[in-house]
Amino acid sequence: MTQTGKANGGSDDRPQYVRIGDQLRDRIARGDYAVGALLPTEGELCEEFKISRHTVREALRLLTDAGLIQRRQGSGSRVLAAQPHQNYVHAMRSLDQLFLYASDTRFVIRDMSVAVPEPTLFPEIGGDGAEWLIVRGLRLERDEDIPICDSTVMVNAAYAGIADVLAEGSGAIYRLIEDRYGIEVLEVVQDITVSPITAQAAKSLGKKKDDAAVQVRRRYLGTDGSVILASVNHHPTDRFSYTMHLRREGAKRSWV
Amino acid sequence: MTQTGKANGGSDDRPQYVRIGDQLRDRIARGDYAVGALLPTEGELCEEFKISRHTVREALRLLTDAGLIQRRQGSGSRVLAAQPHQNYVHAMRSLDQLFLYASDTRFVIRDMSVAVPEPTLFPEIGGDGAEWLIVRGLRLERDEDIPICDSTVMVNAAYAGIADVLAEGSGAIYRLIEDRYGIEVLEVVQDITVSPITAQAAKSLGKKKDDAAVQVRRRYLGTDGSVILASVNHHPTDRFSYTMHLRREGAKRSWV
DNA sequence: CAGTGGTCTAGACCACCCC
DNA sequence: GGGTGGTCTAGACCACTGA
Repeated sequence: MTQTGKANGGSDDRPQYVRIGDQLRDRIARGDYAVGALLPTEGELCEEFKISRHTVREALRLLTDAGLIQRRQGSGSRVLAAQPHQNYVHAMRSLDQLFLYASDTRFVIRDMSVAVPEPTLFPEIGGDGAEWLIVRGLRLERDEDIPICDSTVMVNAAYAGIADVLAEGSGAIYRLIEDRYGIEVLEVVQDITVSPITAQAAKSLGKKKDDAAVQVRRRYLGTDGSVILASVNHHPTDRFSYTMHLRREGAKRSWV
Repeated sequence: MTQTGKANGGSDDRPQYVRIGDQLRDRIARGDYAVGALLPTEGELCEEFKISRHTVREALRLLTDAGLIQRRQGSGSRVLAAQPHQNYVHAMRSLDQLFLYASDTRFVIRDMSVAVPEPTLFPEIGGDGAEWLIVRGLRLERDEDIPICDSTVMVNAAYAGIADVLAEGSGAIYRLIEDRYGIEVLEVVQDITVSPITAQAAKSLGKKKDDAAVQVRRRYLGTDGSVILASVNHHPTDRFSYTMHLRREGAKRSWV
């Protein structure tokens, strides 16, 4: 099955090379081009689809990136797999599950301001001199006083209007923005590293100044690629654990 | 610093778009194009380098793939970072590259035995008294002597036959098992924590006894839910970085 | 609206693989 | 040597962004 929806009744305004790529993908999945065999040459595909070589090559690039074929100068394009072997997928039903500590947390705000973020903290967003709504605080387990992490959240100024409801501090901030502004977070880029703890985080989390902390940074990207919200969280190393399930799509599992 | 060696005395037979890409990468690294700023337009780059637009676009594609810039129709190419992640990175850009990393590394075996695993190391598999093929070693970058992590791999006794090919040590072990036994890894469960470094890992990685390490544990599950292979890796904290992209399906991205 | 990147064409020469 | 994919040019039109 092709990923991209063909559900729109008839018209398909995607670029040609994407459509051609899809067709080739289907043929491979059906076995028209067997695993281990060679695809038609670029020239043959140009003829069949009546398109230029450049467009054929873009289509084949899609398959290459998906790991379905392997191309070699001089010999041709060989089919590596009938299904994208790449289909390991985060078994996350929604972005909510990014928050490992379930929804049972609350956010206590320490301070909130509109300013230009420290570029050292988040080089990807601090660079252009734009102002962001910066919120610093502590995330706690809902009914406990145990801190989960020290948190700095930077909200794109376009959505700074949510400041007034943040104090109530329940749920994920990105969700509040989605609801209020009718936009959608399309992608989240997250990275995990170990860093020296910041003075503030050490104080909040009851740690010593020289302790290490786990730093989790996230950027929430909208459909246009702009950063809606970014966050930097510092977790005490002794209470940090990140678990994820990656599963291959398409196969069935015989257990539960 | 550009990866690719310019050490060959003067002549550089790499394609133009690779050389141009390198130059642009250098400029970004030097700060000529600041993080957050826009790159020159495609047209300007065509003029400067006296090349066609297609070649410029191929060069920019390299930077995009490296995560250095973000391109958006209508607005331009923005610099995201001055350096590609210099640390060892699991970059799960296509939601699978968790596994790809193994192909650029080599595994040096320290010792190998068949025994009952320490239950403290991996409670999920050590409990029932079954024996596993246990392999301890070090994972290195392919052509470097820099260690990535100290690694303990436990192979289900049913697949212990791969022991003889492990010494060659290239690629991911789970893949060797898939090929040899005609089975498939359906799901991987992975968790990341910070733990005190083990004596052995400290020695291998050149760390002090009291240092912390990032512990990454994985279980590779087959279609029947059985554990095919499990691994525990200890990374030095200063060289560990884990990046992942989580994307909502269905929507269209207007950026790269 | 002007300017950007995204797509596409038609052609060319080259490096490489295999016969 | 004949055919493959890899690189590159010169041009065109379109979709999107932002002032």
